[in-house]
Amino acid sequence: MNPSLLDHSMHHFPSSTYPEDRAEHPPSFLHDNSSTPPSSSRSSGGSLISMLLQKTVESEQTLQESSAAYYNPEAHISFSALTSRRLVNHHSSTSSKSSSTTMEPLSPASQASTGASPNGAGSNQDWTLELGDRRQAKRARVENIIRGIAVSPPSPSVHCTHGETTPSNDLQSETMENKQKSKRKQRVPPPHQDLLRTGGASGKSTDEGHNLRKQLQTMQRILGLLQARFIQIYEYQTESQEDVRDGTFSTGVMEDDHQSTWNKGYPETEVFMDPYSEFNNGGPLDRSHLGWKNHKLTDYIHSNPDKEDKLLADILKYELSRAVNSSVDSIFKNISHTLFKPPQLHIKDGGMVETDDEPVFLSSHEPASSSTHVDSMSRLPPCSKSGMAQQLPEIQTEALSLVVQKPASMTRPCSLNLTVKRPLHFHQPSLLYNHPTDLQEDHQVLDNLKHNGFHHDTFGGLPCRPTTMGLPTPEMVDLLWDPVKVKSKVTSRPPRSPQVHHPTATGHNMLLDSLGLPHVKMEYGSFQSMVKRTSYVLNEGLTTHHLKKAKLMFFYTRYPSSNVLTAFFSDIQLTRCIMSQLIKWFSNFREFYYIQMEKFARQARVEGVNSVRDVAVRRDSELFRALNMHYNKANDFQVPDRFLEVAEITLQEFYISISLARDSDPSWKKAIYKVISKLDSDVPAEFKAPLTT
DNA sequence: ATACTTCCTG
DNA sequence: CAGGAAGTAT
Repeated sequence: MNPSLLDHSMHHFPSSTYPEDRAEHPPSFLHDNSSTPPSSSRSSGGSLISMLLQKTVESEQTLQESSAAYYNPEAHISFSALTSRRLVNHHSSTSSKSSSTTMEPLSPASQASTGASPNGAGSNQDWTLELGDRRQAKRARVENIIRGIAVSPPSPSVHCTHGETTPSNDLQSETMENKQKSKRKQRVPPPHQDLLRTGGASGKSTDEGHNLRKQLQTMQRILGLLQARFIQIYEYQTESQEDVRDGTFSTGVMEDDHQSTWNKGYPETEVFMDPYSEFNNGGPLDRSHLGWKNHKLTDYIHSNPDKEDKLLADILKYELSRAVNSSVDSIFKNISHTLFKPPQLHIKDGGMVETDDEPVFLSSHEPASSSTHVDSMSRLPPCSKSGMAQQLPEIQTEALSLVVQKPASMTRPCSLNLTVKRPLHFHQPSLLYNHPTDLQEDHQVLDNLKHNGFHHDTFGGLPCRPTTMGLPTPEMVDLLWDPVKVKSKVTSRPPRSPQVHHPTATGHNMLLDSLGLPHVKMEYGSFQSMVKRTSYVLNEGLTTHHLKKAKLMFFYTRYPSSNVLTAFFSDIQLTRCIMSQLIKWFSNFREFYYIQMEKFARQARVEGVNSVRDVAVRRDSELFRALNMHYNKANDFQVPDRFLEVAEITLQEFYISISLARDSDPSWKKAIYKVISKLDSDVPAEFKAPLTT
């Protein structure tokens, strides 16, 4: 041990003993603990298509066998038992950070599925019921189907009010679980949701979405129609046998209607715009209203009573798969043509790849004169921006402090801050499953359709919103199409941008980075306004802008006081929660900072650095690269020299402490923290510029 | 009691 | 990065 090390930091040798007797954790860099995320087992593998078909087949089976499938009490009990078990598992886990895997929701759709065939194989049931019993059973089945439909209203919102339900005893565990899910769901809305919901509303993409939505609504109608026909057939069969005996049954409808109905789409589906309410009453069916015209079918059924189920099943399968196929085709067509067009990259002469519109952050020492003009103008309230803003609605409406912007069209071939971009990183699997190059099974697309709009990072599935009748709800459809809208929105550029005279790059790609979106060529003002509308809100009003700003501020202050935070985040209402959030951010920044310091200090020792004088941090140091990558990912900010000094001091402190084996003391870092906390410097006033108007 | 911090986990 | 547990300081 080199005694000369001591005089550097002897004076802040820790005197306190940490009460907490934690076992010293090995340095985190020694073990790569990066990748053991519990693979969020999403909903039990059922794709939407298979759900649809399964539903169909089950309806079939339901008609054939068990009379109380949807409300089989045994099925409910087993479901409750299952959820109880899950709850126990969940609560027994100590750090109950609400693992989405243990709380995997059983949507009522899947519930119905499991309930419909609790034994898993209803197809081999015997068909040897007596005729009378069978008729009665059929009636009961139909009633149960109706009830099953009645409790699956199309609106998904009503299913989230678990708190108000009065759980029966055998459903208590289920209700408890639902409450938990609901509670967790109220938390932070994921940024993507807002993005997807409100992102881009250009007319073109709206049309695309509209078409697809229409198709899916059609599917919904078909299902309702087919359900209605099931009921019709059974009603007819049971009644006609009596009516025929009385001579009151009249068959008076044209034959070719059957053809037109079943082969040429579904013209009568308008009658069933709400296929559910039609049957919710459970009362006698209004046959004239239903416009039942399939007499050919009816005759066929009458003449071949044993084949009716098979025929109906075939019809159902055909219609459903046809509708699903067309929908899937449309999905692929639209998505592959819009969302996944390769981002526009420029291959530079030197082989460097650069996206357009690199943001440029000026160092605090440089006069950000070119940006002030824009900022001061864009900080004006929209209404005060007089004619120009009105004529150019896509003008930047949100100021980015320190960001100098420039329309994409004005990007010079060689920008000053040339940034070599990494290959595109896709952080949104739910958006990218659909990539045309890895076309997967159709059902995956629809799986994504199911998952897309929901908190896929929190719940990994449909938390409390059942898919009505196994079909996507209109909201889900919207959420799938919205990425397309975003894309078409960002590619549409106003013919002229007012900031053409600012010869620097724009700054939206960094936001795309943070959002994991592919880099698409985008007009700055368009994106800016989109940011506001889609609100990349991270938490409680804090946005990615704020996070970026906080990270840059970290280069100046590691321990910002509340006053500093208040002064520099004056553009948002600094509630207690937001302040805590900001403080938490800096805490996280510090955590990463100190981890890196310890890591590199130990590394220096391992590499044989003998004197603290040899411990230095320069801009070409690995340590600096790591830090810069973390706090200044786009490398568009000139890190102040002072930060290098502080980093060097920190590294030296760690080096000394480790060299003196102080790290055997559980609280050995406290002294270092104390030293570093005194090295804060003032944050430049430029950071006070509000991010938003 | 409250605010702030670190540590740990996901 | 967020959430939570737990410690510390006021």
